[in-house]
Amino acid sequence: MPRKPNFDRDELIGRARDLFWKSGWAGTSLKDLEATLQLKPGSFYAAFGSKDALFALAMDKYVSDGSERLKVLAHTIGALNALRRYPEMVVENDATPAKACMLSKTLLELQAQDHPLAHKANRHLSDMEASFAQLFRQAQSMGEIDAAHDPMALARKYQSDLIGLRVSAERDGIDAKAIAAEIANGLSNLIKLNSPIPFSPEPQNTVLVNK
Amino acid sequence: MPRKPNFDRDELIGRARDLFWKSGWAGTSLKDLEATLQLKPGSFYAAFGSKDALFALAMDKYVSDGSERLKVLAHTIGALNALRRYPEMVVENDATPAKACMLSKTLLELQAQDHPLAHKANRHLSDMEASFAQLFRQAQSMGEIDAAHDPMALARKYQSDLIGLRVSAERDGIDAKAIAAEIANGLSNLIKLNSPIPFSPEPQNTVLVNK
DNA sequence: GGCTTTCTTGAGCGACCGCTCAAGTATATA
DNA sequence: TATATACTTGAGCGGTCGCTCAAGAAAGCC
Repeated sequence: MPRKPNFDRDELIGRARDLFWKSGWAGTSLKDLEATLQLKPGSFYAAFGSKDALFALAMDKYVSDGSERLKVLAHTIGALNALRRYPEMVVENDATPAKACMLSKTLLELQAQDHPLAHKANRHLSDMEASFAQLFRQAQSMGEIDAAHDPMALARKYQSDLIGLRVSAERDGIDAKAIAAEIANGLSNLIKLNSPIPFSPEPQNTVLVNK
Repeated sequence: MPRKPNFDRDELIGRARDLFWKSGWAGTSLKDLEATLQLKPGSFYAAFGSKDALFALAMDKYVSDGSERLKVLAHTIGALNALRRYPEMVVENDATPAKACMLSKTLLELQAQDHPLAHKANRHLSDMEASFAQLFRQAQSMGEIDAAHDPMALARKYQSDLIGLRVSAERDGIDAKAIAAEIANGLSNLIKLNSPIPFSPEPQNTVLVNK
């Protein structure tokens, strides 16, 4: 039995993930991939089958690596602290190919074409949301968050905030850390239940309008 | 002096905006545009110069139409109410080509290539942020929002929330209205200044953990 | 070393990309 | 009606796209 491939498949998937993450699906050509992975077309197709197949592998790696990091973080500093730290970490990390989430980017780029990769991104986003919900549940069982909150609703809003943060962080000259801090701060307010304030004029409004 | 063009230029830009908004920059081919605008290549290039030039016009129209709508809304129901209604309106409107913001989509797709259209999207996003800040200032001068808040910071977070909402709204099976309602509800809490709650255990936590 | 089996190589396929331009057509002026 | 001046048309340009495949190179088995 002869020759083994002279590359580390998983490492190549990682490099492909970074390229796809940064440049998107249409923005990454086979030529780009061949250059980054140091593979000629023949080897590329023998190893991965197609551009889309590699993109799918790259997205899977993106999610599994990310989930692992979040899990470790939660185990280290606790569920609520992990949820608070995570947005700041994402924004502060300059080593990532992009600030925005690869799943969001893929969803926005390919959703209109009903592309299978968009559906895959969709499913991954739901999985992430479920992980967040699990962390909120943990935080509740630790008494860090009021049990009256619906963990699914918290997770839904948290993920939406995170997506907004990460898209905003792509912009030039925006203070993404400030947004991340506000998200983290918002979580602190969940310690005691915040009942929605009814929209009705109060005495202080009159005072404020005269300021 | 002979023939005038037999099309309404501004109406064509509107149709192009819808197509670009939905399908993105790379996802929209000249063939698609020719079919939608009912223009042969020659007429297309005579009228608009290039795909990128039309995309730029489309983005301008996207922003000016959107800003106008927000301005009218604020004039009708007041600054704070406009800020609260806007997210819900965006999500509820089924007539739009996409839920996500065209500026966000363009930014995410083209930022990595340093494409001029990405910079343009960036500038437009800053302009929108400034409009939001102006509305927050109005709401403050009306006494609807505590004057101690920084309107720029409010606008930054509001825009980030809005972007997150609109990306989330692209997903299948997500309850975007619930997120929109939470954003609106969050604005109600600005009526009186919310001082950040220090992170320290409180008596009720112990109670909650035993539930 | 001979043989088998796999990996590697790169020329190049058909399709589509954004775009050009010369020829044809319609309209306003004289 | 004759002419000038746009606008309209569509074949097709050079380039890039994702991808194929036949030929060559390298490594494990006898």
